[in-house]
Amino acid sequence: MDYADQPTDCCSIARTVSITGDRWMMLILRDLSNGLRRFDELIGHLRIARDVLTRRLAALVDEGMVERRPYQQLGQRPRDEYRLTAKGRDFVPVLIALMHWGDQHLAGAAGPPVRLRHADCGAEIRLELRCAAGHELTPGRAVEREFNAAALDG
Amino acid sequence: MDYADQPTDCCSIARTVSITGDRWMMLILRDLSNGLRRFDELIGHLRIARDVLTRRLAALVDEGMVERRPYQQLGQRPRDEYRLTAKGRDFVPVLIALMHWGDQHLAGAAGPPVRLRHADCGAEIRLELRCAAGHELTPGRAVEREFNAAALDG
DNA sequence: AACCTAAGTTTGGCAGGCAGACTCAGACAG
DNA sequence: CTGTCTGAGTCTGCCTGCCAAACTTAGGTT
Repeated sequence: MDYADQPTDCCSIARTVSITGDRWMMLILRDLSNGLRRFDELIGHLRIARDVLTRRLAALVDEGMVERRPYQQLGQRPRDEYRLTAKGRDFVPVLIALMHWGDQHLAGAAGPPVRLRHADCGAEIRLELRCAAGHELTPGRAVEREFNAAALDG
Repeated sequence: MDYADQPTDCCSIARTVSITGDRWMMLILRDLSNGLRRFDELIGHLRIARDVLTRRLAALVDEGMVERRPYQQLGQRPRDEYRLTAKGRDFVPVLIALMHWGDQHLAGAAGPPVRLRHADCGAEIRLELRCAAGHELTPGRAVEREFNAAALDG
């Protein structure tokens, strides 16, 4: 079966992108994964239009990547905050992959703006492409695609 | 330094997203990394509007992720085709990360539509988050951020 | 010379982004 | 209990960008 004959939108990349493939979605997920939780925190940090944030958060909640939960600050009425669910946290590797690419190709002479370290040992974190047998691979080379006909419809 | 005080758009994720963070960009890069090369192949597979594809390809060429190179088919005039550069191939881990997330969270009962295998040994390929000392980590936990003040301006 | 094809470019309508103004609900001050 | 403050939206009008379809271009074939 040839790649060109397959429908564009039944691959996992297309499906994922149809939910999160938006300039803002990635940044919202980044901010949530960095601990921001409240509507106005996100507004302030992202400089996103309020109605757009409303729609995006609703979509994320719909998807089950984010949950609204009530919280109450002293002397304030109860409000909702937004937190990543497990499904949302599973998205973090995508963000790390994006960050890696930016670090490699867009960082200036001063180096990358943020580095990730393993809290336990302090060593820098990277994303590795590895096969189940343990061989590390460089992207693009030595990768074979196997199509699952049963999952290709719709 | 607090995360909320940092400018949104000087992190590597934001920089990367400002180039590729578009529904189409990801799909175009996916298709190029799967071996499609010609304008009309992409049009046919992606069902993207022609003017939009023209703009996106121009942006990718501008960025140095894609290069145009002439080719000639028998009995046809010379044309250009589009190929990923090394910078573009380095983006593949992002696509794999997106695919993984889709496989985990959006695949139906039939399982993921495509599986990647290591051509040399046939074992399935995965993306691992690992620190330089070799510890594997689960996303979100045990990750520390270190900010590089010198690279944070602009 | 007429025609074909791949690769764009142009066009006009429609959806969605954007900033800023407005609304709403509860807490607190006077 | 009236007025004000704050966080979290909703509303409005403009403007950009997406989209499909029609048109253009350049070189090769008949």
